[in-house]
Amino acid sequence: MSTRKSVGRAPGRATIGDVAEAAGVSKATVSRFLNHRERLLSPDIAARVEAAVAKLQYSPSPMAQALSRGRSRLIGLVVADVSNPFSVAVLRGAEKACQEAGYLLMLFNLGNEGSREREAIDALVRYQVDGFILNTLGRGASAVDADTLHGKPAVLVDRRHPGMRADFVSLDNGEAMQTVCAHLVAGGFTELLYISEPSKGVSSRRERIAAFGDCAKAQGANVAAQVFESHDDADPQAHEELDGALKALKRRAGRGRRAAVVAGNSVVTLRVAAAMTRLGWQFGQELGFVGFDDTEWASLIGSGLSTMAQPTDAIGHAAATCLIERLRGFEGPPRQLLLPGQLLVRGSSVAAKG
Amino acid sequence: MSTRKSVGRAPGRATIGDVAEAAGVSKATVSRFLNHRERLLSPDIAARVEAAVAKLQYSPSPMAQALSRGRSRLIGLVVADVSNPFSVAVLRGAEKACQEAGYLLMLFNLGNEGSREREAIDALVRYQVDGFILNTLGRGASAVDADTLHGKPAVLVDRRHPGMRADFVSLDNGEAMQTVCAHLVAGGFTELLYISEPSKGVSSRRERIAAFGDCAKAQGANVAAQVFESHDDADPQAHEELDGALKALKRRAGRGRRAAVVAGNSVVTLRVAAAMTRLGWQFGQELGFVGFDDTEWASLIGSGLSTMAQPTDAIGHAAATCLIERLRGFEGPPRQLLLPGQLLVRGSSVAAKG
DNA sequence: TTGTATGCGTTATCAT
DNA sequence: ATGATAACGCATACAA
Repeated sequence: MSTRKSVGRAPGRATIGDVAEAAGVSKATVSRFLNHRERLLSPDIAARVEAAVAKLQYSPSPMAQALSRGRSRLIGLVVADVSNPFSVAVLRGAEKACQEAGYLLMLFNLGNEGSREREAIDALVRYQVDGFILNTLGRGASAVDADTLHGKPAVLVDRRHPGMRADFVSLDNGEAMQTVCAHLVAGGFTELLYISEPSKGVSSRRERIAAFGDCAKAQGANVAAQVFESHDDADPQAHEELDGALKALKRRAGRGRRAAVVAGNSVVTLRVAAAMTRLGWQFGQELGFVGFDDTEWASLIGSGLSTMAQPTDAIGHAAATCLIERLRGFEGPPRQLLLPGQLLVRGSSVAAKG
Repeated sequence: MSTRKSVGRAPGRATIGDVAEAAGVSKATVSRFLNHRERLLSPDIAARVEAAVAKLQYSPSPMAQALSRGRSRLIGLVVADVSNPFSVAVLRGAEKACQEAGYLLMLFNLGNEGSREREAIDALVRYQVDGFILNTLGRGASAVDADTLHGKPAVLVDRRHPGMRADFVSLDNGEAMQTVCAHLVAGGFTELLYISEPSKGVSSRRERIAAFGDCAKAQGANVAAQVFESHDDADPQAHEELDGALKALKRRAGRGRRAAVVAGNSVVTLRVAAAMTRLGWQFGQELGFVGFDDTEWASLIGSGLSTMAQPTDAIGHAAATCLIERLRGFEGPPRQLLLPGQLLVRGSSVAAKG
């Protein structure tokens, strides 16, 4: 019968007007039935509306709602690099929490081009996202300041943005590093090398480097700790330098002192593992090893790579939850959620020295 | 001065009305300047509008545009499992192509719950996405039929949906499998075992299994091929069964005949690698190995895992491009893009038999 | 070439 | 308790 009035545009989906017509009431009534269910509804009218909604399979258009209400139930997720397993894992947790709360995720990948950070935010702002989950560099000129966000709440994941008032969710880097170092030292590894990606400006990298230094210091004069910043494979000398650092580390071992490397994340772990292959060395033999970020393949390399597993799902979930709380009206000072990691001991940090 | 008229809602961003006012023209003129730049514009008015746009940093609200036009410049991406590296890799390529074309991605992860496929599509449809990129099971009751899509175009990635008229982008499974088998046979591996995830209904798995059979057959009676379907770790007997299959395979080797396993994707590769560790075997020794999907860690397992690398970036890019062409009005029958894989030979398929 | 008026699907403010 | 009606920000058919 009643073919849709609005012939021009969106085909198919029923509108609130259709429901109103079918129920013999006004659009306002339908809207109220949907939104303010609790008060103001006469039983029979409610029933009629409900029937019409069911019959027409009506569900409101979020776009129109967004336009009218000012909020979209959309969350912008911008990620420095989707290729990074950590980011994906977080993404996964966040997306789940969002789904549960009825939010949808708009994804923007920076592909490690930090310069596009503002571009990403702007695009997302245009789409009226209600808030942001940011896992970006957060450094340099392109770093997002509070007002690029146009007042929308944001939660930072893993990487702080200097001076931005926002919730922050991350691994408890200090505690985690302490666990790692204590484990290594307890295993007789006293010559330690921490290998990180270039730290410039990335808070989590800086924090781990600092924590590494503190831990070593706390262990007393007996342990010697150094830091090496490993570069991209784009850098032609990256391999040489890394191999060199590893060789130097091995030289420090001897007369009862064992040497181990601590990798700052799974990307570094990969590079170190490749270097070990180049050198023909085995983890747990020439050098001990513990790496941040657990991966599915960690147990398959040699006798297994010990890792400090980040609670990635929890981090993602917490981030989304944090943000959604804000969206629901929670006010209050920026919060910090530092989640504990879990040390997974495998062969690389226990095997006897060769 | 002129504080925004619309006090109630969205704070901050300038609207087309503001620009019109600032330029001393009507909203329609501004709209035309923005959309139909080519025709209908008097030089001085255009200049004034342009100035006003620049001054107010105006950029149109995609939500409002979507409401008015019926299209949103949004693309819905639904993925069976973001944890799957293949999916992420595709996602990455797709997101890039979308960004380049000015589209944004709305992400929905199924977390391997195929039952939520419709739910995902529905949510996305509500948000007026212009089209879909689907990398889902595409099987069973929840499988998406053409009209769940409400007429929106879709492109299927890696997995076909039976009976759905849609573009399809995937690895050329037949060719790839042929390459793999030929390589193995050339290396003297004549006892072949193909290990797949449970094939039920997933087209890519079925295709590869079929292709494997065909290849073996084409090689003549000299090569013996079998297929094993490996189950989730959720299945308590999964390990035993897999280990058993591997042992049986090894038994087939001997008197000059070498045995090799072909893994259907990186998930299977992981399982097989774990099994090898359990059995204390080495790839390239007891058994040869080639796995579909290249991973960053493939070169680090033992003497390196040979892999059939999928052109994931290209697949994602092609999928998005395909879809965007449709959105730009391209009509025509469903297309099929079968992209070639690349065999990466490492130790697992060349080392001498132990 | 430009302006006016209307519609897109909702919500919300006012009456009633 | 319910119904007109005006936003929301934009595009467009129609007038001028």
